[in-house]
Amino acid sequence: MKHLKRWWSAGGGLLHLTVLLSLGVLRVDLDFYLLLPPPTLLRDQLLLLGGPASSAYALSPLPASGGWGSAGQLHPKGRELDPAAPPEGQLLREVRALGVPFIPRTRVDAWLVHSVAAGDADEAHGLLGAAAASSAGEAGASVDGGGQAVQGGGGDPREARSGPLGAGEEEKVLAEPTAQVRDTGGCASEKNEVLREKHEGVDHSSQHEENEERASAQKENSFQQNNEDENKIAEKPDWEAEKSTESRNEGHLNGTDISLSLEDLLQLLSSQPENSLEGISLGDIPLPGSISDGMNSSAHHHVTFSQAISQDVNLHDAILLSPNNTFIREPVAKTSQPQEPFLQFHSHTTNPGQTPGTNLTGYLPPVDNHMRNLTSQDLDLNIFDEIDLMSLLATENDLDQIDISQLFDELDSESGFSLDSSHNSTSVTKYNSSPSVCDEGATGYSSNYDLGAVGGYYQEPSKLCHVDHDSGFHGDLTFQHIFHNHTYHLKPSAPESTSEPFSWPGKSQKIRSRYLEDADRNLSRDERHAKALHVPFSVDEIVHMPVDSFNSMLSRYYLTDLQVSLLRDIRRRGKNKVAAQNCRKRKLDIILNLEYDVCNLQAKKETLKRERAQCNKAINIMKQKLHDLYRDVFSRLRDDQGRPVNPNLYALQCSHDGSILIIPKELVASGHKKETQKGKRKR
DNA sequence: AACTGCTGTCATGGC
DNA sequence: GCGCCATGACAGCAG
Repeated sequence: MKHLKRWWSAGGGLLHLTVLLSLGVLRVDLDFYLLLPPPTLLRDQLLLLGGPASSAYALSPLPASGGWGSAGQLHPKGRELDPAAPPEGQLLREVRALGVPFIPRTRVDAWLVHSVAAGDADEAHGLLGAAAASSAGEAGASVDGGGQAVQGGGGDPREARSGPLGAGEEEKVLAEPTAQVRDTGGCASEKNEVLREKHEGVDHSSQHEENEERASAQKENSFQQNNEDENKIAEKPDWEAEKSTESRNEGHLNGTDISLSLEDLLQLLSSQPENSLEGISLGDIPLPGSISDGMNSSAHHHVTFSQAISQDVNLHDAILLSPNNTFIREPVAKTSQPQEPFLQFHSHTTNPGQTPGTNLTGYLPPVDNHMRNLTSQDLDLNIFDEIDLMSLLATENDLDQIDISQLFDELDSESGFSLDSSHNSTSVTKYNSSPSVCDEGATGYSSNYDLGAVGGYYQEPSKLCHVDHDSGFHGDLTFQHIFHNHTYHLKPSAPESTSEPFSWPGKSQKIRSRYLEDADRNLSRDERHAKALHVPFSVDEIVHMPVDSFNSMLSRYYLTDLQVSLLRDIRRRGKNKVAAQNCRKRKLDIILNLEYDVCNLQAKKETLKRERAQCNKAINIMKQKLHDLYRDVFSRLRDDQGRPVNPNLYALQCSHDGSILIIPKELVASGHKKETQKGKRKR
């Protein structure tokens, strides 16, 4: 329990939002104080607190070197001040004039967490008390012009809250926080006392703010880096900063040695009567905490645990909008989070009839948390969303029903309708026949139309047909089946789904009839005939079964002549059909091959033509060369008198020994005649 | 309406 | 003689 108190005090010291909300004037988010916001957020919050009613609060002067952000200061009304002004310039003066409590909470947060994490709760306690005392004292210095330090800062938070501290003692407090707790945490000013009686919760919060201020001032140096990080966070978007702070808080919680479970805390809170938290914080908790501290501590966890709900995220905006509805912290307004949700959200915290634990939504299960944090608008929206969802689901259900109906239609239609309705329903597993089977005109056991066992799908006879084409036709089994039920359904595994799977409602009936018409239309002539004559075999069976089995079937069945003739015709036509298909296929293949051959031959012909042309060209060239050579030789020849030889009268002739003779053409001609005659004689 | 392609069927012949 | 197969011819259908 002590641990719990310390934890409450330490964690709650960071928070004061509930008190502010109880006033109904300043609407500050719980989460805002719980997190580690950037200095700009603190500044904003300070400005918010600087509203009309803030002057009635206990004052918490700004530290000499407070954790202000160096960015441009904001006017309480949201006006941008001169960025060149010193950080503690005009704004601080205005704040002081308004008596606004300033809480460098980020440092407090960090310090508290650090202290608790290090197991030095006492230190945190003392620092809190010192901070409260110093804050109160400085408040007194600011408003009342000075006062005594609060005695026993860790004892009575209310005293520490309002206890004035001399301005000159502030630095001392900062230097020796633990000692200053006892020294400075003392009496409060009368004004603050009156204010405390008037707004007790606010006083607690103010005290807490003072505590935080002092603590932050105490840990200023040690958390300089931390503050810089916070400044970085302030420069980030809000969601990013919150993310960072959230992670920090989570880390803080993880760093603490708090063994209290959430359930225990909830039980503790719920067990307390109305406003019993004040009793806890004021009486039982030895640490300089307050009611709001405890509540805020819960809110701290609320932030930590419920930020995942995302409702708290945008509450910052609502908070900043709430005081005068004139200040907007975020440069980018989040319109998705109106102001009313904020009010709704905090309304339960101000409800006197509500237990303190009710606002500890962070300890509730996420769903409940979410619901609790939902505003009326959110609830309305959620309700509408739910209604829409329900309607959507209903629509989907309708669609599903339609789809299912259609599916049943298709399945049932695909399964076919037997002329006999006494099928068993185990054939549903055979519904996997594809419509292409019907398109093929083939029918079978698993065919689309189980019309008296007419039709089939011969692609997988071993599966779909009981006829074993290799070993013969199992007519006995077929007969047994037929004779037993007096039907021609021979396939127990066939889609014997003629029995209605369900009643056909209006549209489905039409669909079914239309599908049946299409099915009949897709039947071949033989199939229709077989169906009409109740032939107990499928066309595929009849066609493809071995002739011996077929003859055996004809002999064993008690078939009429018409049926036998039909079976033979079916078989003949079926085989002829297949033969015609093969023939056409072959013919087509032959045609294609012939075309291919023609193409090849044409290509070859073209090649030969080209070669012939080349050869002729070469021959002509050679002839021309020979002619030129001949002319050249004769141009150089001379007779005995030195005259040129006439090429028209003489010709050159090569002898067998390689010598070349000049012979008159007459002799050459006679010689050719003699050779030809010799050749003819030899032949 | 004619044309074309596909398919089923018949007739015929060969094996 | 029967069955199967191949093939030409014809008709119906669809594009």
